Amino acid sequence: MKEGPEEWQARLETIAPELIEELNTKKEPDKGLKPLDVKEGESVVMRFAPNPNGPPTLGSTRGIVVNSEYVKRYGGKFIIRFDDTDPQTKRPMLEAYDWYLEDCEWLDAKPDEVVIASDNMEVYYDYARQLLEMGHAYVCFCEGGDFKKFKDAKEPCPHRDHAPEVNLEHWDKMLAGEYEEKAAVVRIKTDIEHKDPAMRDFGAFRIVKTAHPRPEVDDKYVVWPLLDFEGAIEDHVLGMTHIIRGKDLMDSEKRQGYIYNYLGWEYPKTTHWGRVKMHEFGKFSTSGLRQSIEDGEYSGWDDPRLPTLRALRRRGIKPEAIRKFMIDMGVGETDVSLSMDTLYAENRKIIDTIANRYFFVWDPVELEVEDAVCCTVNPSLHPSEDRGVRCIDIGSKLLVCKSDVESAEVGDMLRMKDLYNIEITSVSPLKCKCIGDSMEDAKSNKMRIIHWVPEDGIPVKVLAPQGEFIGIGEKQIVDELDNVVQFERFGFCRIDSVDDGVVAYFTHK
RNA sequence: GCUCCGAUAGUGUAGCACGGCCAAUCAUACAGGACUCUCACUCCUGCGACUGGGGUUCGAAUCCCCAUCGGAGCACCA
Repeated sequence: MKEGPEEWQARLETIAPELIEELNTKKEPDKGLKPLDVKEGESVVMRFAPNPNGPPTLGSTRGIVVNSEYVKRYGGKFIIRFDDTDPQTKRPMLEAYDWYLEDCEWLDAKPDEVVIASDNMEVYYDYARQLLEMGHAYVCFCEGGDFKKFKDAKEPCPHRDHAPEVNLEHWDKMLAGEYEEKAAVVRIKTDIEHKDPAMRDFGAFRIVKTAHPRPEVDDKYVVWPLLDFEGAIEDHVLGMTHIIRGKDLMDSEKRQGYIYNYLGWEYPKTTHWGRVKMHEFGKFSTSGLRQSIEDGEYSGWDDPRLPTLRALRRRGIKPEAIRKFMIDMGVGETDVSLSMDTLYAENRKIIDTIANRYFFVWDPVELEVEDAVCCTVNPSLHPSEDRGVRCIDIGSKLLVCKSDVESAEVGDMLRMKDLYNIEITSVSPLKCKCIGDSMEDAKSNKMRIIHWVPEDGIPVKVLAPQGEFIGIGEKQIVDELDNVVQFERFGFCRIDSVDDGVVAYFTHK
């Protein structure tokens, strides 16, 4: 005989009435970051580990924000560690070390500790020696392709069974620079028959004879650790409790697990997130960007078209907006592809109340006002916040946006915002007459409200991701250097310089 | 080729560990409307999703299997 929910409920009432209430309580949905698996009283240690081979971008930001946010919530230590152990292929950029630190601070994620992997080479060498002594690692002389064949066939390569003493001898020769690049590599023994080929005897050190860009390191070392080794050692030495990183490094945990087992260490708790892509920015690689900048395609790493933090900062995006954006996204393993609009919406909420309003006329055209009276108007700096007024002197000519008047006909009436109403008297040349300043008239005649600027305004250039806008703005804009303002009917901008005319970076609509 | 992940509205996201509270959350986008001397802000309203197929069960977004699609690893990159 089949039972339905009603029977169940009835039966529950007789067996355990105290559970009925629980059955009907609504669960509250969580927002943002999930709680971390933290032991009672444990303080967390987390890190963000970039390779400083370019400036931080929106992609790197997830690592900065999420890790630092967890540390803020649980108390503990946030470490930035520069994984700069590749002087060749992903060669670090000297300036980028500082850029990361600057941007972290800007994002309110100042690290408690800064670690540079290339400072700790001796530590890696020590553990390498230990593993070689224990017989858990070996120096392999196979050519890349040959090793792959062995590996794919689940067969050990001829060097795998060398005695520790032999391996140590080879290791010392490696360190002494006696082998050429690619001639020898240190591998960690895992399980050569592991069903996942990615797990079989992975590389830990290789020879690179290119000098490191950091002057304090330079050509001091020719044997460099690979990420899985360097990261494994550092994470333990630094006492990491939790690791959150991209899912491209998912296999790292399994590989590094061998090292941790051999050394008797406990692996930190790990979480992964998927790839983040922004709709507006296609695929971009740090090296590709670098090339484009050198070619002059972009003005620099803070070109408004780029997704670097420096560019977003210059455009007036607030760090709080970026933090919220990243935190609300959570840490799913799905690859996400999201739109800048979401970030802009977050930012707009913050800047709308703080940005003063000004007129900026793009594609300006002259509009002569017949019988104009010279006067001064004082529009508010902000529509709802009480922050005082602007001061604009008017003569007989105004400048307005071409798009606002190009289809105008004689007899059309327009409201000049905060000024007066006009009626077009001539189209070519464009002339009008003032027909009073009554707002009621403007409303009853359903006049379009447009903005304007006096003819002696200041030249303004707006640099936006979609291109440049040239026009004229109110003189008073020069008081707003470094502030985010709103050019009415145009969008928000950060005033970048006021030296020779105004240069503004477009924030968003 | 082998291996490992993942899949909820246009875009993100909550719910999945422990199956009924889900006629599925929130945000953003979009559409309509209100307000407004900005195309901004604010406020209402609407829109819109459990990848597909089997199975288990009284009951499946949730558990199991298969398929499809997407991502990743098997580097002397990080």
